[in-house]
Amino acid sequence: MTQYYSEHSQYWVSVDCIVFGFDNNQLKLLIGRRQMDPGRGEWSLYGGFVRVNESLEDAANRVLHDLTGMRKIYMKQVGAFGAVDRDPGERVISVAYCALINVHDYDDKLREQYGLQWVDIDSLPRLYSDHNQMVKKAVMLLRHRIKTEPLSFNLLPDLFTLTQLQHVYEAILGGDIDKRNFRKRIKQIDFIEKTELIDKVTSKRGAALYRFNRKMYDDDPIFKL
Amino acid sequence: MTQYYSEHSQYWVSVDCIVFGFDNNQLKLLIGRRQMDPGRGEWSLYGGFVRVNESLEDAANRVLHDLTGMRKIYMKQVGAFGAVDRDPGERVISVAYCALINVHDYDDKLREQYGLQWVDIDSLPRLYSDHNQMVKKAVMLLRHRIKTEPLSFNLLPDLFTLTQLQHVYEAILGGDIDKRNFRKRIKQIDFIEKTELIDKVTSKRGAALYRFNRKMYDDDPIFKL
DNA sequence: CCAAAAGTGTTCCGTCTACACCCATGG
DNA sequence: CCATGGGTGTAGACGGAACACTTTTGG
Repeated sequence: MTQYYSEHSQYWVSVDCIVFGFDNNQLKLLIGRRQMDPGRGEWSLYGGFVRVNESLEDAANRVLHDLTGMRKIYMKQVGAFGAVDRDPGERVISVAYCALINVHDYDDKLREQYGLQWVDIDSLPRLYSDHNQMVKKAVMLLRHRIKTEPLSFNLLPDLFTLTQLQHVYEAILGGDIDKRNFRKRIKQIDFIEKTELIDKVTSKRGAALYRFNRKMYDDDPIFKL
Repeated sequence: MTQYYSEHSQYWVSVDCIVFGFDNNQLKLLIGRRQMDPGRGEWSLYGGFVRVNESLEDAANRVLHDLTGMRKIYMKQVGAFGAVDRDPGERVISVAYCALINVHDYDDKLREQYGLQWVDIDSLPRLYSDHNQMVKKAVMLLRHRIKTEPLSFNLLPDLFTLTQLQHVYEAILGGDIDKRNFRKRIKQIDFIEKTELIDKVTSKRGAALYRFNRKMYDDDPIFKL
């Protein structure tokens, strides 16, 4: 076991999941009350320790799957956090992962079972340990990436209206976007396909439903909003 | 010691330093032959294990200081690497850090003492473990950041000519930049100050030396190349 | 019939790009 | 005197930003 590096110290390594959702035209974060010591009862990201046969990504995927029952969630590493006293109990090095899910694909029963809540990103409470820092970094990353990667679709249903899509960008980037300019740009992107379907839920007139064609994007993965 | 998390496994955690330099109009990477098992003799980044009283940043700074004798080196986390079998010897989770230094501030004796070499970024050999991946990610990060942060000055002496500065951008971004357009943009940036000094080394006519005014930048930290 | 959201083009302005010649000097 | 790198301006193309009215229909 300790054939090579035995003179060095070992540490616990955890993953923490920053799960973003979009609802009510707002960017939301999934947090819960911490169920173990130390810090029991504090608001916290959901995380878990890395197991022996798991990579960091595996661990993050496991935690996300446990929480949501969902697979193939969009996920990206935010970074490693390793201040000596970041965890009030022990020395733990944590790797933060950011995930984007569609709130309506997520079983609300499961959410309640874990005691989790969707909280508006602009009114986060103080979180356990350095989790606020992790979230801050994740939001900054998200703001950068959303301009050059087709991330927004992960936060929406398969079929969405252009107004919904615009609201995602407005929520993440902050500030209003001109409707005509936005739609003009979207029209030039051929992997955002208009369908024949019409959404009659959110408007009386009805709005065309669009779809993200991932195959088409993968063929020519260029995106600029 | 194991009051809270004792049922979970612990791992070695290391930092690996991706040290970039600029010389001969080329972006260079500092690598050496690995001096320990496993992998003895393979080309490798320089790294070290995280100690008990060190944060990840502390560890990276220590390793960099040991190598170069320099302090306050520009450094940024690249990410955590945690595939189960990434290290051929044991399970080690490594956090990669990218550093930018001025090659000519770096004592060549110290470099040789550690058996390190500057290698052109476009002709890297195969490196130990997942170090090539780390470098690839670091280069991508660098290419992005150099457009929005004043990083290039870390690779140059305090006083530099505009031609040198342009060569840094060309080396990192790949491809040629129009001299007149480049200089036009630089003139608009007030924290890049022209000095009265003239460099007569690289040209017969002599070129004006410029300086990065960090205070001025910090007052108004906006940068766009 | 009216409130509410969908849908649609044009003009203007600023930014980026392409491009070529003279200058100063050391050897 | 010539080879070498330093230094300078303009015109045209392009892309982003501002901007207001008509349409449809459920209630």
